[in-house]
Amino acid sequence: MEIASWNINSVRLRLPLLHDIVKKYNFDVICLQETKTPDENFPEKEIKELGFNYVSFRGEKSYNGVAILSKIPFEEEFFWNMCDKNDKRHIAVKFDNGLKLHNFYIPAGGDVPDVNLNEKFDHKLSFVDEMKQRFSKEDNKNTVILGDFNIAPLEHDVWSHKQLLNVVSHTPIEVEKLNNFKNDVHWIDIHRHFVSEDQKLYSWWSYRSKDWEASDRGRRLDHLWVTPDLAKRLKSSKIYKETRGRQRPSDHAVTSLKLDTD
DNA sequence: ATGGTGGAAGGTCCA
Repeated sequence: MEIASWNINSVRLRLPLLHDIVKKYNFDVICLQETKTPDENFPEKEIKELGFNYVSFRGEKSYNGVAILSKIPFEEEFFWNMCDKNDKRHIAVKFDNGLKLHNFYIPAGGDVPDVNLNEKFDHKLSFVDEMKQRFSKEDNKNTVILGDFNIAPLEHDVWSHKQLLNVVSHTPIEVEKLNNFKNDVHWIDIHRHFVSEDQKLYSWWSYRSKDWEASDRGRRLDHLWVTPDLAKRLKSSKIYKETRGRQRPSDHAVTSLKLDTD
């Protein structure tokens, strides 16, 4: 079972690219962030025609929005209203086989890494705190969480650790928050499960460069984590870098994990 | 210190 995560940056604009990618890679499930579309405009029919008969989505006009597209039936769908903002950054499903899947779009956090000067940064930190709080009440078995976390925690999750230490996405304060949450549940970071920490690994490259591939100033903002009981079922993880190089791409590559099914 | 680009909008905000 291959589960993918992709910040699509407008599901309506990139429907043809989504089509191409899911036909090429044949994911069983793909989770989207930044769909940027209210539910009444979500292209549900077109997505079902791609073979994803089970679709769950929450969107809003212009900003945010998350979706889970699945070929595998789920028995339950639900969402958390994170930070009480009603801003469509979380959606979850429980599959018939018991696997739980949570899709998150953590706030980017603005430019200034100071909660007193920048309320977006405050929101980001509160959001991660709330993730920790909410999962402390869950049973934390048979669970995958993934999405655009907007944090690159490790030195080699960014192109220059030194130059990004004060840049939102790699500052010590948000990294510590994320690690607190990660350690609390003993989440397994599946990209680093398969690729050692001394290797550079990115899932996002800015639009604001002449040649994203040549300059290669990337960051690993997208994450797929599993609870420890799933360790024995982990098969592989992928970052499909070529998806960043398509025509009219998202600034995020598609990422995925493969699990042995029972 | 700033701008660079892209998306949803049809202003500007957000990433």
